[in-house]
Amino acid sequence: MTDKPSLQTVAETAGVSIATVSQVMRGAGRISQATRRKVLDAVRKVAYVPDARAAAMRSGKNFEIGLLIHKIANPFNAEVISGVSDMMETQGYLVSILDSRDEPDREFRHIEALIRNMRGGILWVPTTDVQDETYKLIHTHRIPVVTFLRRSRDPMIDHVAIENMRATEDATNHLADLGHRHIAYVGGRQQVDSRLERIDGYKRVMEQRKLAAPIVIPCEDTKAAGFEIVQKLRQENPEVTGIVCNGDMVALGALTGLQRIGLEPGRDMSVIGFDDIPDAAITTPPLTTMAVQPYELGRKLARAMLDRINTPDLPATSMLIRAVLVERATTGRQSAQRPKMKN
Amino acid sequence: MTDKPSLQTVAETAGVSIATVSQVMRGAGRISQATRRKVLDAVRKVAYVPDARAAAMRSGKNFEIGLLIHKIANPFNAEVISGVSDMMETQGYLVSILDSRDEPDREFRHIEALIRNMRGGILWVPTTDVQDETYKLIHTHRIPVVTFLRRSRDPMIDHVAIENMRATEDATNHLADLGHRHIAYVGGRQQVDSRLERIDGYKRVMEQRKLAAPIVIPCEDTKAAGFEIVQKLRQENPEVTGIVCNGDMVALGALTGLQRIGLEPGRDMSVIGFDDIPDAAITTPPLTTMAVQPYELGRKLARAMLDRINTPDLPATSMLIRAVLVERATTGRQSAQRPKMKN
DNA sequence: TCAAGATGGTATAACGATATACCATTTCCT
DNA sequence: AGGAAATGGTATATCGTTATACCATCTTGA
Repeated sequence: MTDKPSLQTVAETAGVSIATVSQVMRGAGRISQATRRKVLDAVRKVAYVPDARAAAMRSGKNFEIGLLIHKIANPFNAEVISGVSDMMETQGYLVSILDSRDEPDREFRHIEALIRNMRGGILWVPTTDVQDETYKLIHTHRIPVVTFLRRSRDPMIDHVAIENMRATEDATNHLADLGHRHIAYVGGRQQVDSRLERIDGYKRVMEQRKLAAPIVIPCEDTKAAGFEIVQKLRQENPEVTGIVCNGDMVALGALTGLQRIGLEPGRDMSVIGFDDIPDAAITTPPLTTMAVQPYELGRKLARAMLDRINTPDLPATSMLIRAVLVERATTGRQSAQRPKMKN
Repeated sequence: MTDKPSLQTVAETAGVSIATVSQVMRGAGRISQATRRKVLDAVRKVAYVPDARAAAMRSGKNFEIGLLIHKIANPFNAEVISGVSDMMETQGYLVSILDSRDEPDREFRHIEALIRNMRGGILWVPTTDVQDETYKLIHTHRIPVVTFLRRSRDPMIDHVAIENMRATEDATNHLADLGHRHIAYVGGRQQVDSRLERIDGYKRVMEQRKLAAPIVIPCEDTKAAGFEIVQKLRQENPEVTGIVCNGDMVALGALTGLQRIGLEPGRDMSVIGFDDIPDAAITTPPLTTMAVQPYELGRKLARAMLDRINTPDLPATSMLIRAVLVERATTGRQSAQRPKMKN
């Protein structure tokens, strides 16, 4: 019927000024109960919904943030996003999610779009090869940014990360406690720094507890890679009885690989994963893994963004999330006799 | 250092008027090459990025849309989203994705937020129980809406759908052609209408070809659910040799479930999925499924939204997407002897 | 009684763009 | 030569809010 209602419309039907309506909507200023009521009635009558854009423009305050991640379909990531959204929603924020698909130039375009469209902040998982222009954009526009999962090259940017080293220490200790001495580390792409941290944790325990010399084998983060690697490992290092994996996908592949050569995971060979993806609980046998609560990570991430928005001058901080051991069936006591091939 | 650059800033450093800068940015009006150059230099110098918000406010044109879906982590949905984003990006739009998690009141809050924040349109998968208020909101604000995958109660809303019934007819016929007579339908949440349509197709073939009485089992659309359901099904209906699934996730879970109880998918039990998610091709064995090219669906969806935005007075339309049978290894001829447990 | 303070409300200038109208010049055509 | 049209640019109102300043009245208190 009519035009989209604005403060103007409400003011006219309530018989007051625009300023009054604005004050009622915001609960600001001094307005009597009587007029407040009149205004509220008018608001309902014309079905008024404020234009957040105009408000943001004038007030400089902005209740929209963007979240740019490399893969929204990843179940772990989806949980993180849930945590972020829930927390931000309690503060009246709208979170819009974008997917970079790990492509640096899509990432650039998305960040630019978020800046053009005046987001109040950006939650960001950088690709492995961020373009310089992307950093320039962020820097010249002084937009609040918090990275997570992957660290950016810029040390001035807040970061929320998984406590990788501690997690692999716990994982390695768990295997050592079960009597394993020959433990290998498998998986991860070469130069991703989360992997480097994890390897540090593994090596540290191997040294501290005077176990065998570390064996580290990188590979893609897929089941197929885990499947192959574990068979090769078995041939080349038959003394190994425990494997710490860089991620659950590799671990799951390793399980299949072991079964293929007649070894029983948890009895003949202990395998421990990382992430605790939903699949980990329903494989045969179910996977022991280092679980990081992604939902909680998301909430803390949101908190970090809110802090950054509210006090922009704070020095850059880095927040750590603990991973906890979930013991299922793929780790077990090292048996006295050497595991041997079934035939 | 300085404030965020605006048209004002650029105009000053270029020594021209604000209007001129605006025209250069938009490629509108008549501006000489010389001044155009001056302006562009100034733009670069002060690192100017236009405020899309302000532009949208004044011009009434809006290059942001929202996409509200029940589960962003679902790989099929993620592909749809990719298609939408790519197509919209070519037209200069920013797509912000929200997840309703199939909760009607979260859905309401998200739609309200999208309206407050002045999205130019909403792509929407309705929950199974949309609140009346949600419709009222959409209706009074006349915001362009296109639903997909699930149909809304409002017949005036554009819709892009998969040709569900035809797809499950094809799927069921495929199994029947292979000699199966006892075929069950597994998966999907109770009252989702896409599922109802699919069940119609399944039942229709079961009747027409005088096969066994239909068996329909609903469940969540996850691997975990498929994993459990199939084992239960096996116990309660041991005569069943073929399963039509409501989605690939359930089918994949079913595959694992079958293997867990010693059955070989494609030999002892035929399973056919729906969606053709990327994982379907690389499982062991690879999944036979009804492929619906989600990326293409996304592109068509975006097209529909663009049409609606550009010509708002067109009557509501409904677009159908065909699903095609992709035969891989999880369906096979029904063997003479009854499948039996391995022990 | 009357200055000082509450109380309740309005007028108006921003925010950063776009669109319209308009004003000088220059070029063209006959 | 001189009016018409093209060229290149600017001034200004506007979008829907918020924030500031300000203006009436009405209470107080001494």
